[in-house]
Amino acid sequence: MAKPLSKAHRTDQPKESAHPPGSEAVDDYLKAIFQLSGRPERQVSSTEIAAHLSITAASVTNMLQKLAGQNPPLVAYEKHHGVKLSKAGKKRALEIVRHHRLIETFLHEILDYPWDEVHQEAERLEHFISERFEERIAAKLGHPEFDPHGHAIPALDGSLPAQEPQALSQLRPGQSAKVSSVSDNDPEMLRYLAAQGIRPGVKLTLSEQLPFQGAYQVRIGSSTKPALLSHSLAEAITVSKPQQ
Amino acid sequence: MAKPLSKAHRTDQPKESAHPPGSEAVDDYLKAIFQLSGRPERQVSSTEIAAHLSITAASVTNMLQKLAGQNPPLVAYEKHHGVKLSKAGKKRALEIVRHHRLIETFLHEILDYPWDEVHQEAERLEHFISERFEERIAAKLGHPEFDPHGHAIPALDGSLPAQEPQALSQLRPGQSAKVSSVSDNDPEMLRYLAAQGIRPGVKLTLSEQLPFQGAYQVRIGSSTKPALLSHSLAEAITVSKPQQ
DNA sequence: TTGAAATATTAGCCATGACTAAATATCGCT
DNA sequence: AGCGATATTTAGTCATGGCTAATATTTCAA
Repeated sequence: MAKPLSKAHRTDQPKESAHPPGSEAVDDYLKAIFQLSGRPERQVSSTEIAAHLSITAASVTNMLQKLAGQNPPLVAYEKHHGVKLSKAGKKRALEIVRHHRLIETFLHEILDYPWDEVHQEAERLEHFISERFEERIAAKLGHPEFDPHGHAIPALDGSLPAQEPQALSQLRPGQSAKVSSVSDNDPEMLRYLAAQGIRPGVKLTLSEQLPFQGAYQVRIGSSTKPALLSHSLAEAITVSKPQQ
Repeated sequence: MAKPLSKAHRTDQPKESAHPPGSEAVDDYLKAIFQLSGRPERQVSSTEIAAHLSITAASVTNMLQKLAGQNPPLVAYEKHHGVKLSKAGKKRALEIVRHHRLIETFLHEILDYPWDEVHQEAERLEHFISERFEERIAAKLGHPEFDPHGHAIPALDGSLPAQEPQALSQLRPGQSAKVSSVSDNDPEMLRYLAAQGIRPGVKLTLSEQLPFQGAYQVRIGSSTKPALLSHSLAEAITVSKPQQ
């Protein structure tokens, strides 16, 4: 008994690749490129991607060539000059980001995960949930627009609410703003921010910026004692000025 | 910048396999062997495993040798005479089964999946959820003992409630019994059973077995009109005789 | 403008886990 | 006991997606 053992009887295509090319790794690259290209969109270098994914630049080049060779191509790749996502690549990247942020919200809201733990779990699960699962948790959560860190969840069609949040580090002393989002990939930082009472929606005022970009002193909500934030912390927080 | 890029800085072990040996495929083999060895436990042949996983027997042999060569070994493998799970292999298999059945229950109870769709999704997710996730859904569900199809969920320590369910096909005409479980891997069958009102917990009576193992006529609960079940259907249902 | 440093690509290797084809072992039956 | 059918294993191949080392390109500063 060593027959073909067809698993999804197709009417005998010319070739059938057992390992479909679009898998977990591909998703990770597309998401990385999406997140690194920023807004307005710019080319992303192999080295950046390598650093982001903790792999070597050689591996990245290798993969970028495959992604560019797909039909349709997932990236526009110019040797030595980085990549941009193609239409198809962006679509897929947004699906993954949607998955990620819905899962984070779900873990926090339904399964009571602390907000510093949701990222890691979502990072793994985002590749494996079905459309069905996505639809079910979105419904269960009432089709949320933001995840627990304040990041916008792409809609099914890939659209994102227009937002112009700026980094907290851009504020000038005396200015007030509302916390829009906090970076989600460092659990320790999230615990620290939570302890300071800094989370999306909270209003704060930059009372003073210490010299040499050393630290930012902010007053949170109506509390009395101010918090001190390092520069990298202030870069990891986005704020929007309340109507004005 | 083509440095080591250590991701989990270890104090420089002699060798470091980038692809850890224990992955998705390994889980699938262990689970397959567990499910095929039955009770009382018996050796499982490569061919059986191959058929169960829809791969070739050669691939199975290949993998069994790897599993047997692990430290600790995950299976006891005797060339040409099949395999049995080792202690460690059984432990892992039970973890996966626990994941699978908890996920099925979760999908059904919390996300309102119809019971014929939970298996497929659980089959994928079981490999990727963390211990944390497992613990959270178990808590959310109140530490259930059975999944939606009536299969026992192994406890954290791997223990299973002692049960002696027999196949419905073993009943003799006139006997009554309570449905204990139904096989979960065929969605169409599950839809059929649901339509007949057959699900775990339901009491039924075998009114007649038609000649040549053609079909089983059963009366469900207190309803009037009986259902007809093919032999394979009657094999896919387990029942327990109510106290006696 | 030129050459060293930084960045990126190529070439070649490895493990995983599939596959096919060929060889071999076991079993069932006369 | 022995033969053929069936089951199993071996040997060799392939795609994926990592890696290192060597090479090539781009950039930047003198």
